[in-house]
Amino acid sequence: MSGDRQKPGNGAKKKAHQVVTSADVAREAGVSRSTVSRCMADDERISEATRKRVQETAAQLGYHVNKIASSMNRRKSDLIGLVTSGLTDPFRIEFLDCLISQIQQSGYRPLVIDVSDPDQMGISMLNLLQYQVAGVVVTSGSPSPEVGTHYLKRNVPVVLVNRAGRLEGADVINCDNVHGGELAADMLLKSGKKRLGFLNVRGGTYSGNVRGEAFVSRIAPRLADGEISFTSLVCDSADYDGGFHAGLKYLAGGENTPDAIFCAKDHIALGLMDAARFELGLTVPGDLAVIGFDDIAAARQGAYQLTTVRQRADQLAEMTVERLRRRIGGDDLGDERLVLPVEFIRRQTV
Amino acid sequence: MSGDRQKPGNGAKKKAHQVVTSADVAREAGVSRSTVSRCMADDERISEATRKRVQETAAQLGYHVNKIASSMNRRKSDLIGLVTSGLTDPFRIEFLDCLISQIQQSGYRPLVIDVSDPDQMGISMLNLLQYQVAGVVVTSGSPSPEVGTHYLKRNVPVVLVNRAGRLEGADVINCDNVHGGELAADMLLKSGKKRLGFLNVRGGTYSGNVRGEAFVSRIAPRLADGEISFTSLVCDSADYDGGFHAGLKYLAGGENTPDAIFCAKDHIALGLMDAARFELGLTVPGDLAVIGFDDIAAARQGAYQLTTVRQRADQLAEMTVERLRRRIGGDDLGDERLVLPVEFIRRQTV
DNA sequence: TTGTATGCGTTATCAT
DNA sequence: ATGATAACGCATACAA
Repeated sequence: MSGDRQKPGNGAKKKAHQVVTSADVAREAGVSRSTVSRCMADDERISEATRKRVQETAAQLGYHVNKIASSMNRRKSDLIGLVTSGLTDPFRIEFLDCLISQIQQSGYRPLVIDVSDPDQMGISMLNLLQYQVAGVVVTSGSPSPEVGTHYLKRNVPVVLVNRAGRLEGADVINCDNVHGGELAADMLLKSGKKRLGFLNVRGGTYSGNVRGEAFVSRIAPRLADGEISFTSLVCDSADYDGGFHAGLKYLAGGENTPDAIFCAKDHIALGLMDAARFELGLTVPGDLAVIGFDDIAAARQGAYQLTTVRQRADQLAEMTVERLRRRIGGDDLGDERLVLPVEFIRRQTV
Repeated sequence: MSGDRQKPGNGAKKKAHQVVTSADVAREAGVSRSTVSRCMADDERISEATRKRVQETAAQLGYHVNKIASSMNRRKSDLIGLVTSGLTDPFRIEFLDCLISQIQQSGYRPLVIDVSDPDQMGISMLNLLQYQVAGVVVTSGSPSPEVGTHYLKRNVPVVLVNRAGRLEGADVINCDNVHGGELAADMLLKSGKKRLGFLNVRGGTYSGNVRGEAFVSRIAPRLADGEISFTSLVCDSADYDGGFHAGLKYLAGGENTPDAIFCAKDHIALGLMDAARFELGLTVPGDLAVIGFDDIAAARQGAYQLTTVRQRADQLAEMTVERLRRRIGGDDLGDERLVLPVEFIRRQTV
């Protein structure tokens, strides 16, 4: 009845196996393993009756396809590597949240790799390859170009999100940092503030630098007129504490104290605001106007009501997964740079 | 020279393979695949010279062990399933952050499963089994008992974190919710506030309920004396917005308006505070004392300076991974309930 | 210390 | 529409 030939010579030998395999289902349902495989994959060309019977048998026996064995055979898993560095940056968390559910909904599984040490990034991406990942999303660090060849060789698509990215064969998705910087500039110019500043982490990040440069370019004419002044401000970390300490340092008073600061990202802006209000007794936007970037959840909260440039984490995730899926599906897309629109959100800090 | 027998009859046939396998390394280094396997695994009983030579050859050829094939052989992967629901709860994010790096440092990889629909949890945990995970950490939802048997049958250890959990064979780790609730109660009793409240999400969560019950038990004597009053308050979501709207609802004024509220978690407390201060013009702690639970990063920020009960995400993660590793290693631990100590952090909201 | 032989559970190919 | 068979790449028991 069972068509599969047993291993030669083991006749009735039958170990008390712990785990149910397709062979068990096949035997029980009176079909071949091939048929079981097809039924579990909802293959078109299987008869309705057989499929139903096999699937019922499978359920009864508690059979689940072994993805590892499946991946081995297909030389590709349904894992998607997610390269990130810690879960501390609010916007990245929101993005990852969207990304994870999108990936799941597409039938894939996220395999997270934390690269707190950027230098480690190359190794980590190579590690990912060990798992036969179907694709990789990089949300932190910049992979060395040589890593790219390893991925290209295996046709493993890579998407870089919000970074410079110079990886051949990979998609690079950014929000419109330039336009965002310009929007912030326009707002502050219109506000009547005179001593403008741009606050970013020391050394800068790719996104932050682009935003800052666009901001400066936009205010350049008025700067030349001498109508306003501009200062470049730096903090030691790209987070709340960084912004907080920068606030203490730059807002302590004096002639050139800025009265309007564009922050590279919301999280920094929140720290800055708190230092200004709670430590230095300044009013916002009275004494100090603040503009952020990202529109993270906290920016909307009553305590902050931060005016900011919104980039949509959900759209970013959607585009990421869409590109990935198309490439996994075999679409031969060239290297592309995709830009997502941003939106100015005026609240109460300017 | 090469000891491995080739497939019969394929002689010199050699396809232009894309991917480097142990056979390639073996051929190049003049050893067997077994030796390559042993060298890559740093097997003790391989000669120093051979290992060095093989590893160099491997590096040269760009060979990396195929974890999928390896997992297939060992019938166990080095993946650890992380069951969570979204990345919106700040404390859970901090916990996951610690957990992910701990898992990585232990040589495992986190496979994230998002179960936004709690009913889906059983299916998702079963899915995890398809990947031959070495272990599972559940940070959200409560798995149905029947799922447990599937895991037990395969000797896949499960750790439940901060939940009720009634899964046979699994570890359950909680912070000391009872003591935390008592600490909050003691503080509020000492503060001289008279109209106490406990704010939790409608329906409650396991942790929240325990905290609230401990809180009430502790204030019970004084309640009996009639010295103070107590109200149970509910919000619609266990987050900032939930706390915010609860604030608008319960603090609008009137005879019985609470003057001290213990919140089931920090995130709720933040929303409550903002509603009180920015929407209702109340002072904290003057008009309203607030105590949270968790000590998330935002609680330390200048805007809040929340008095709270701290549970340490890093310790929680450490213990989780340690238990998991021991069970994976074969230690036959019974069902255990582990409790992590909490600490009262007095800041400025009471 | 190293090599040989085998099987892990699945799917793709070819056959019927 | 379904069955037989051959890989997939590795690790391990057993030999030597």
